[in-house]
Amino acid sequence: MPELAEVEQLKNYLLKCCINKTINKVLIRDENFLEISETELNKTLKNKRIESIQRHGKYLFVDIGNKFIVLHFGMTGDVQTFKNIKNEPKFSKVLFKFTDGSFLSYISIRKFGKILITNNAEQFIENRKFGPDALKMSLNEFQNALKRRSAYIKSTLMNQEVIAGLGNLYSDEVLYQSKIFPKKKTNLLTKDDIENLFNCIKSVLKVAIDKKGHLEQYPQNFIIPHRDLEEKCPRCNGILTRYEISGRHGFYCGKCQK
DNA sequence: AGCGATGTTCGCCG
DNA sequence: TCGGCGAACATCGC
Repeated sequence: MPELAEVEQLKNYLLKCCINKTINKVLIRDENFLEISETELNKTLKNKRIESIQRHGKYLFVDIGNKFIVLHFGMTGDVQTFKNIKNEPKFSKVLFKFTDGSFLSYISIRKFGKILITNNAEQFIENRKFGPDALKMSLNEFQNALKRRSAYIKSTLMNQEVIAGLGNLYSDEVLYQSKIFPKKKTNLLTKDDIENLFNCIKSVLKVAIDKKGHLEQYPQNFIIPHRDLEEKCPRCNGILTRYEISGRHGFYCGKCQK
C-alpha cells in the first residue's frame, strides 16, 4: 500500500475506524517490526485513547495523548479492523485490541515496515531529517529542498530527506507529467521546470488521493497504468522505456521526457 | 523455477 | 561531501 497517497488512505481508514478507541492490549505476532518487547509496549499503550492521527511522508503518527505510535508500512503494509479474533487477517504482524472488544491488525506480507513509539512527532521527523511533506509543502519549500542537489532528479524526488512521501511510482508519474527526463541532474533544472514539477506533484497526488490509491483507477493519461514492457505513451503513442536507478525500475517516454 | 515488487539502510567507491 | 551502485532484508505472486 505505501507511498504518500496510499498512506493517506490508511490514515483516513484509521480515522474512520479507530479514533477515540482505547487500547486494551497489544499482541506481537512478529517481533521484527518493533524494537521493544511486548511487555514494554503494553505498558506504554494500555488504556491509551487514540486521539488523532497525522501523516508526514510515508509515516503515520498515532496520537495517544502523551506519546505517538509511529507506523511505517514498508512496501506491503496495511491495516485492517475486525470484530472477531477468528477474522485476524493473514500476515497480521501486530494486533491491537481495543476496550470495546474490536481489533486492529497491522499487516505486512514482507518484513520491511516498522512500528515505533516516540514522545514527539515533530522531533522524530527532525531526527530522521525528513524533508517537507510532498502534499503540504509550498513552492518555496520545494525550491529550497532542491537547491544545490546534484543527483538525478528521480533520486532526489525519492530521497525522503529532500521531500517526504514520493516513492518509485509517483516519482515516475510526476516526471512523466512534467516531461522531465528522470536522469536529468537536479541542479540543471530551470526555474520553470521546478515550478512545473511542483504543480505536477500536487496534481498527481490529488488524483491519487481522490482515487484512494487504487492504481487501476488512475486516469489513462497517467503513466502508472502503463508500467509495463511494450506499453505505449498515452501522450505521443511512442514505446515507453524501462530504466534503472540504484536497483529500482522505472518507466519514461523517451520522446516526451527530454 | 525464477524474477520482480509502492521501501530503507549500509558499505564501497568515484 | 555527495551520490550512484549493489546488496541485504523476506516472501509472495506472476
